[in-house]
Amino acid sequence: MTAAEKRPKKDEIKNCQTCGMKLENVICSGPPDVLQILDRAKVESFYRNGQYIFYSGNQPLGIYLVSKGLVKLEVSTATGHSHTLRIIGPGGILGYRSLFANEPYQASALAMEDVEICFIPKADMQMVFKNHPEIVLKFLNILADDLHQAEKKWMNQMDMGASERVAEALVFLQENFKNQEWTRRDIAQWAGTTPETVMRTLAQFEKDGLVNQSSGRQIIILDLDSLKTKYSHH
Amino acid sequence: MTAAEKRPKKDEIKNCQTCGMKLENVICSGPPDVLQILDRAKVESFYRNGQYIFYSGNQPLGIYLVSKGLVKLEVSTATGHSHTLRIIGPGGILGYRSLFANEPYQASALAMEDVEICFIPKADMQMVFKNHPEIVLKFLNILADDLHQAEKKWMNQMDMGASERVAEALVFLQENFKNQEWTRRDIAQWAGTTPETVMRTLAQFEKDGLVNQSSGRQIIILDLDSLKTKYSHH
DNA sequence: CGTGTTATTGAAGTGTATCAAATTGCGTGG
DNA sequence: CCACGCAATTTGATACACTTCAATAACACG
Repeated sequence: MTAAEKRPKKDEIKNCQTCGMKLENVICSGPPDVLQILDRAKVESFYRNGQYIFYSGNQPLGIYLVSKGLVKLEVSTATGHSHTLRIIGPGGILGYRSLFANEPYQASALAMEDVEICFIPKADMQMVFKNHPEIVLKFLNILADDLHQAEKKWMNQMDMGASERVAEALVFLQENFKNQEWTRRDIAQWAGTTPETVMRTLAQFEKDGLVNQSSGRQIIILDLDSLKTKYSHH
Repeated sequence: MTAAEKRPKKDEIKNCQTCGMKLENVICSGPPDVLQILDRAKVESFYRNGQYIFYSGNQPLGIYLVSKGLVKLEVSTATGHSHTLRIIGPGGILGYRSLFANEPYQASALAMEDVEICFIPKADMQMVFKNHPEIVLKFLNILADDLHQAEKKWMNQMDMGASERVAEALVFLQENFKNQEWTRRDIAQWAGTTPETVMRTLAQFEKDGLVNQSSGRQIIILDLDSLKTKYSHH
């Protein structure tokens, strides 16, 4: 079974009018003339779990619109570890930061499951931006929020112990990406710690009745409020 | 000597055409019609060392253009510690993130020395944005870069020991804000550690001939390259 | 039904925060 | 200009949370 076999037949290829993502993000919910540009310009791609969409150091050639699956933005450090910067799900947009900063990618994009993506070349995006200032403003909004998230994450790093970061990771991942299974390593990379520490922390949480991990790898949150209390100080 | 006495007399008040910051940032180097808006809208303010320009939680009412002095964006954590997110010097812009994200400030802005600032109300900025899409794109650029810095900082936090972060802080602060004196606490807040650890690290650096701190509080970097090597792995 | 990946548990080492106390340097007011 | 007082610096001792390494067990996958 190759990736090609998974591609829809020609008459099934989505266009932006009928695409399920039509209302999911600022690009795909754009006015007709934008969708027209996208329809002509878009390149649909498919990635299997574990494949890379782009690598740190590559030149950005456009932006990616995720329509199915989860994509992890990760950086790998000198010590060989890798950490997760952001996770993008269906409806999410990928690769805009480097494009706007006008520099090579600073992170690699890794498919966490089978992923469907529309690629829009840089030149076409620039045309969209030219015709629609309100879309540019929306990106300003997105970046401002990303920056907030990043700074909050750094601050939490300073302030919280590992167990609190794990609690935050559990809640964040659960609230943003429902019905997903996460490995201890996934959680560790998001929380900025090691799988072992995640493990021991989860055992403690289970003892405290906050979570339940008896059913295989699935982690079931029993007491969301208490978990939140662990890290939301005021 | 009050702050008022330091204000220039009426005929000395800068206008955007003659202001020294005219070429220093995207706003102040804008086309004539932008400067016209700014000249009518701007409110000059003066802050002494230690005073706050705005506090975390406040609603953003516009943006600030720093024309003199250094401003520190800081967050204070539940444990009472505070950490430095960004430092803005002359020519820098302040308060745009929260404005674009359409939310209260997430950090406080603290004058690290006597500071001169132009405030531009939100409505006037919106007019500028409306007339000049290229300025909006420039802000996109700035935010994309800020985000990169923030993510890099988080990554380093994970990956590097305290001494490496101190080395990075020294180089960063020295390269971006020349001829500034920094307290051990300033460095600690930037590097995400404590004044004591900064202290001991500096002592080690001095023993290794990387810096010299014999002249009072001033820290003189002797071997910039070796400092950089400490944290710039490949 | 093997094989590699993930999970789990244990033991050991260490870097760094924390607390405390002495010293220095600096600005302010007399 | 000096002296005072406060803030920043410096050094030491202690504690501990977390990483690291290692080894076994459980699981998923072809």
